[in-house]
Amino acid sequence: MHLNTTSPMSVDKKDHIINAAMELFAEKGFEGTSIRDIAAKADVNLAMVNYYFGSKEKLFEAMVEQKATFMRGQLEALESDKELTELEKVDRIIEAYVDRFLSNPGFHKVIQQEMLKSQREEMHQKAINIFIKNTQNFNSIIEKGIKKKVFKKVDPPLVFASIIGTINQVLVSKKVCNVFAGKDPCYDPYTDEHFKKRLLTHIKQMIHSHLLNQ
Amino acid sequence: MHLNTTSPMSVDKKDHIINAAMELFAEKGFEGTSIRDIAAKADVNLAMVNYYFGSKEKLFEAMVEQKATFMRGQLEALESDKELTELEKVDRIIEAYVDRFLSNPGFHKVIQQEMLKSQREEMHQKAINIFIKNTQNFNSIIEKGIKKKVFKKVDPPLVFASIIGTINQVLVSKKVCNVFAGKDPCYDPYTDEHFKKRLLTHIKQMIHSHLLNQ
Amino acid sequence: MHLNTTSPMSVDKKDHIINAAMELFAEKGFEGTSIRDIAAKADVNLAMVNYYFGSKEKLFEAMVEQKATFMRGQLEALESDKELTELEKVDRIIEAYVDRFLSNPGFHKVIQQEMLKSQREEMHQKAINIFIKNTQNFNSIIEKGIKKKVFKKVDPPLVFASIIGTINQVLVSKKVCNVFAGKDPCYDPYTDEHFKKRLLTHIKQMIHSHLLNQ
Amino acid sequence: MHLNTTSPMSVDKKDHIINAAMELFAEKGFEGTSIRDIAAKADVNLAMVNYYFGSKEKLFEAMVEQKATFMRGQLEALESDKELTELEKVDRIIEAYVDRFLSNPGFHKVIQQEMLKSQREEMHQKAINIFIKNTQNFNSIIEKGIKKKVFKKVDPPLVFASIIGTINQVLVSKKVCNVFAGKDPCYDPYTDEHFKKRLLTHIKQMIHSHLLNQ
DNA sequence: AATGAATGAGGATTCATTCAT
DNA sequence: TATGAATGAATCCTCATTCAT
Repeated sequence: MHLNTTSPMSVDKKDHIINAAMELFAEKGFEGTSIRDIAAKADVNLAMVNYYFGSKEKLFEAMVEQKATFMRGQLEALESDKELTELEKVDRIIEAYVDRFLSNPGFHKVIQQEMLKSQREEMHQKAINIFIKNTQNFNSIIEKGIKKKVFKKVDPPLVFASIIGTINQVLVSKKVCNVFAGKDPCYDPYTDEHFKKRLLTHIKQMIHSHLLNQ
Repeated sequence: MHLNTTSPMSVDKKDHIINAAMELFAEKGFEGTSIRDIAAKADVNLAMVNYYFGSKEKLFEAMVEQKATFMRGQLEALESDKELTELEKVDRIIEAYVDRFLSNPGFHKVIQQEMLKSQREEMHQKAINIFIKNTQNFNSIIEKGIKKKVFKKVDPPLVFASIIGTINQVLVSKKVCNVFAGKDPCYDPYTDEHFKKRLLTHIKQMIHSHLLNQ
Repeated sequence: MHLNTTSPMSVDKKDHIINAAMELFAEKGFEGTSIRDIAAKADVNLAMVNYYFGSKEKLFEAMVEQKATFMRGQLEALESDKELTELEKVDRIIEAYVDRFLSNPGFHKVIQQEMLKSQREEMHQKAINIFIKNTQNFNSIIEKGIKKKVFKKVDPPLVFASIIGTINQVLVSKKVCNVFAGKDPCYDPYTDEHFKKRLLTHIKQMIHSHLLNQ
Repeated sequence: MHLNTTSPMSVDKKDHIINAAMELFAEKGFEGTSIRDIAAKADVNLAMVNYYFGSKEKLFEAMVEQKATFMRGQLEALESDKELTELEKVDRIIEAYVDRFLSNPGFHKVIQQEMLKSQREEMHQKAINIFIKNTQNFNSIIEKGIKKKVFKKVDPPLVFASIIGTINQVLVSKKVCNVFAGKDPCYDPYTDEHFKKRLLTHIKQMIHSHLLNQ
């Protein structure tokens, strides 16, 4: 009843709670975060969380729903684009992922954590399905390139795993990044354009050498 | 006092508990796993866990300690090996990581989860430090190769992130792997030599193209 | 202030809420029923219940008040009736109770439950008082009959207990009744005239044999 | 695991908790009683209740189990007894029920309350089944008497309802009983042998007049 | 060395109620 | 008059841990 109402007032507060939750989930994991923590961080009454979302699990799902909406559709559009070469499409994909992951490091850490577990089977499956679909889109681009002899005979799903895996590995720890970027440990590399550029360059160069003949 | 006693009997039991704990941590995360779960899975008395390890957190650390011991030293040995070329060293490293990660998927999932969080600061820091050290070892090999003009001017820490990230990405979900390996969802790809070969080939080819001129 | 306003609109809604509440109280008990349940069943806003009745407890009292009003006064009138013999009066009483209890099984289940408890002392006392008064009315009729040597020397309050107790026992469970009436378990025996007749006949015969000499 | 262990120590405490729970359930109903109340009354730690019984509902079931065990089997034995006449059997049954109900008024109040509701379907059904079985035992005795022309053609299940209903009605409220026994309101009539005798006499006389020709 | 019993703290959730509009 | 939003208190239950034996 009240759960789906999006009355003008509650929207802000819902978002507010979702953002607080996301940060805590990223930091402490789903079960490591208590509703008390969330309520405290969002500075709302403890009961509000259940009032708005029904349960901690539903709050999690609402968060995924909200954050995931941002990034839907872009990849599908790319695949069928006639203007771009396969290599250009791969570059666009890399750019899109780097951009998204670095812009929402908290969210992607949460998702990564949940994918590593096998609890919350429904969520897990949902995330897996999105991932599989994305991989398939990527695969078909790569296979087209291979058929056209523009690309070498590579292993498409593993190429995709390398792209996503590299970005995820970077997300694992600010601190590691900072060591190699020569910054102090509290610095946030994800919002640093220079760091983003560096990551993009690395992935593109690596994938290009891997895909292209000669 | 009793924590460090390693009477012949208790060693087996401790290992037994550690293994049960590791599986559950991998599956459900650290806070998602209760001592009750662990005691039940290991089929020991609930109080045994605290009796042997002192606390849940210390059990976690004991697990890390035990599992990490397996893989220490190998990389250090490699770096100073005079017999091998830089490329051979890189290959050995890739082989070592693929082997370890696929042999102990549970453990690496746990570690990955913990590195994504920033709770348990001590553990986190310890894991980060190991990772930094490994990266530095790798870096110095790559840099030597660059200096010798055997390797292109790449971004060493990110190359390392790509290797580890690719393997981690594969660990994320059996299910995703099985979709692309054409296996049924319950199949365990990590123990499949054919799958391991495929992963190795992909990483080596990708890293070779990236590192080598022409 | 607003509690006693009986504006034309609200009367229907109040009744509506009371009826919903009564059904739920009968089914799940007073504390087993939440205001949310009631509001949902009556299809009114959650806050309406407190708005109209002030509290859950006052709603309960309003329900008792409303339902009890139906059956007041009848017994008092009987006692002083000069036209009827004592036996006829007893029969009228039996008829009245059977009729009321079977017509309002929900209400009487609620009352019975509340009398069994000793919470809500005020309500409890009120119900007890009504019961005592009814018993006294009945007693004085029986005692008159005994004095006139029409009735045997029985134990009046226990005779009353047997009448009410028999009917209450029948209310306890539709299912038990249906087993012995040969009906299927979902059948509602309370609205079945045949069943009512059977119950009436049993009580009258039993009480007659008990009261009458020979 | 620990739930069914009946180690020497815990038995007393379990019984202690069960007794505390029974009194409170009788007084305030199942949902009206909190685990806090029970723990406080039994003077044990709050968590003990769940430790021993697993849940509030299971505690309830354990209570029923324990208390119901006392009175099993007696009625079955009666039915097949060749030494007794049907009337004697009926008398034994009446005596047995009066004795049990007055000895365990709390328990029978709880059961009565639960039978009036239709929550906790499993419990409800279990109670109903016991009741049906008892009624059937009683029926077959009455029917034998009718066949032998010792009893009039009565309605057996309703005769049983009158016996049980009368006793239950007496249980409803000490206070009502005391008004008619001329005692003060705090007096406990259930343990008063004189009161018990009076109740027994009433029921027997009433049932005898009802069953016997002439 | 090993464990059943016990516990205090905290978990998520639901409650009746109130309040601003 | 009527209601969506909000809340503090209380619910049951599970947790990691400790202790007596």
